[in-house]
Amino acid sequence: MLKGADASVMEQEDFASQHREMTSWDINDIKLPQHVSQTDWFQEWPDSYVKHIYSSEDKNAQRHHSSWAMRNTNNHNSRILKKSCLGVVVCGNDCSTLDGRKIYLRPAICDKARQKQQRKCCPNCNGPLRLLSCRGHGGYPVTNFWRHEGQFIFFQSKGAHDHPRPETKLEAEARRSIQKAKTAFSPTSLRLKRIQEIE
DNA sequence: CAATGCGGGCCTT
DNA sequence: AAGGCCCGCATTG
Ligand SMILES: [Zn+2]
Ligand SMILES: [Zn+2]
Repeated sequence: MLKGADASVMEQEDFASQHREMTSWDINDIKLPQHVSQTDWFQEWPDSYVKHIYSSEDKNAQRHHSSWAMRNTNNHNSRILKKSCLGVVVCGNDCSTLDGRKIYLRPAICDKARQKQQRKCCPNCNGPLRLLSCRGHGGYPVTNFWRHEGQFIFFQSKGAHDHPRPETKLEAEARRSIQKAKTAFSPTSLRLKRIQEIE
């Protein structure tokens, strides 16, 4: 009887300490959990104030990926990588596709590429594009933090995105190649090719 | 070409 | 000191 009760208490304490090990840490702690019983599967859309512990083998974690458009930002701490959200690119006239969906483009991560992007037109209605910035963290963009420690990669996010999800990296890449193919076969482009062949 | 990371430097609180 | 951010440069794919 007593033995059973003790075991139950022990199990609960194990649970509690396990839970503490998994969640009671902050990215800024001097020491992070060393004995993690289980790592998380990569989270593509981390939102709100969440923390994850990934395996150092996880390719997505290694590359500090996110389907949110996150850009590197200088926090003067080489141990902890900080990224902040760029929001989402929307159509300036709020058009919808034929199947009733809104345009939520992925902001280019590179500053220069983003400036170019904002001069382009809506792929659906040809209207102007607008960058909807993220204000999910006290009026500032949501931030993500990454830290490699031993065989783990610790992730922590601060803030809740106050905007729609952008296209994923893959969707954005696909859109670009389609656009590229379109221009390559456009009448003007074909005409230019002819001219170059003659020369 | 663009994604990603680094770090000097500047600004405001 | 801390946080946000701009910018140029390097690496990677
Ligand atoms: Zn549009
Ligand atoms: Zn955001």
